[in-house]
Amino acid sequence: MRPETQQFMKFIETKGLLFTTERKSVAEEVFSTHDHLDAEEVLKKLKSTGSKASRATVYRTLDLLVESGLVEKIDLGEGRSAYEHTAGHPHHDHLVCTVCGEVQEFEEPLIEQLQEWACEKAGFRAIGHSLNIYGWCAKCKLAVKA
Amino acid sequence: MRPETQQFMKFIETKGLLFTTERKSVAEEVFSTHDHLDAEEVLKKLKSTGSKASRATVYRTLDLLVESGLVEKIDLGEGRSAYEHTAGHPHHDHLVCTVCGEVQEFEEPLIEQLQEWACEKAGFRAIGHSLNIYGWCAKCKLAVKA
DNA sequence: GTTACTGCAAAGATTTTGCACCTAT
DNA sequence: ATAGGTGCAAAATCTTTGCAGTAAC
Repeated sequence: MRPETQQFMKFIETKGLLFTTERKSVAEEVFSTHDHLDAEEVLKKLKSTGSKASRATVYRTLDLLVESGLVEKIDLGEGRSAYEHTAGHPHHDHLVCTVCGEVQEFEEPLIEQLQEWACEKAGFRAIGHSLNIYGWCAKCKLAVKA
Repeated sequence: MRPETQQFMKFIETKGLLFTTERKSVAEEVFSTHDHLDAEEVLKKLKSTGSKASRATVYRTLDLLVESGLVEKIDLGEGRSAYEHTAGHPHHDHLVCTVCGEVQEFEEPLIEQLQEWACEKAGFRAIGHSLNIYGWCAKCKLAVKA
């Protein structure tokens, strides 16, 4: 069991909930990669590894993972959303390729700082944010030129 | 007819399409306010003013308005999206209140600049972006304290 | 033996689409 | 006539939920 899954187990038990086989498999699947997975991808991967967790359980467990703070749900626009684990991952934003769908990350601490100032000016208390830049990734840019 | 609607008419005609009554009413409705409207709100407002434009036509016309560049579609996260007209409106980002749903705008040119740099570094060609900050607006913050 | 969890399928919410009918040139 | 537009209802997507059965303590 991955260390992150252990942390999730602790979270679940502290909440007085049960750490079931299904919850464990969903967690292990999410923690197994740094890719951005959507719920349907998690479900598909689980099926392929023999887990019988249902769609409903996947969605419910992903919510719990987000609640635990170990996983972040990112809104990719156009109704797409994805999950990624946060362990050892500083906050970052996303470059979303509108051609191939690939999601890259980028970091810019100054942007974060400027956002805080903007909130202060507006009397707004931020809880989270989402910054996506849509366009052509380096690979797709080349593909078109060729 | 509002000047923005006239511009839209020009766009439609230049494309060799027809400027129909329905397209006109949708445009007038969108240009009638600076609020952020979602498709369903536009439809409701149209019904209340006696227009018989259908849901399908509203969606199709909103797409055309976006294509014309006179209206921007903004993704508010959680599957919500809204439309706002861009005329005389510099680019801005959004503060989305997760309590009352209100959407405020803010502007921060330096953030735009930093985004451009991030794209350059990644070899990414940006087409658009979306920055939402989620949290409590000033009004809802007070309401809780009270 | 409770209490909580799961799977299933139905229900929601939002947006798109196929098709027959209608409407401007 | 003919191309394009519209309304309707069905379909498509993604996610949530009610409920009966199942499993963990």
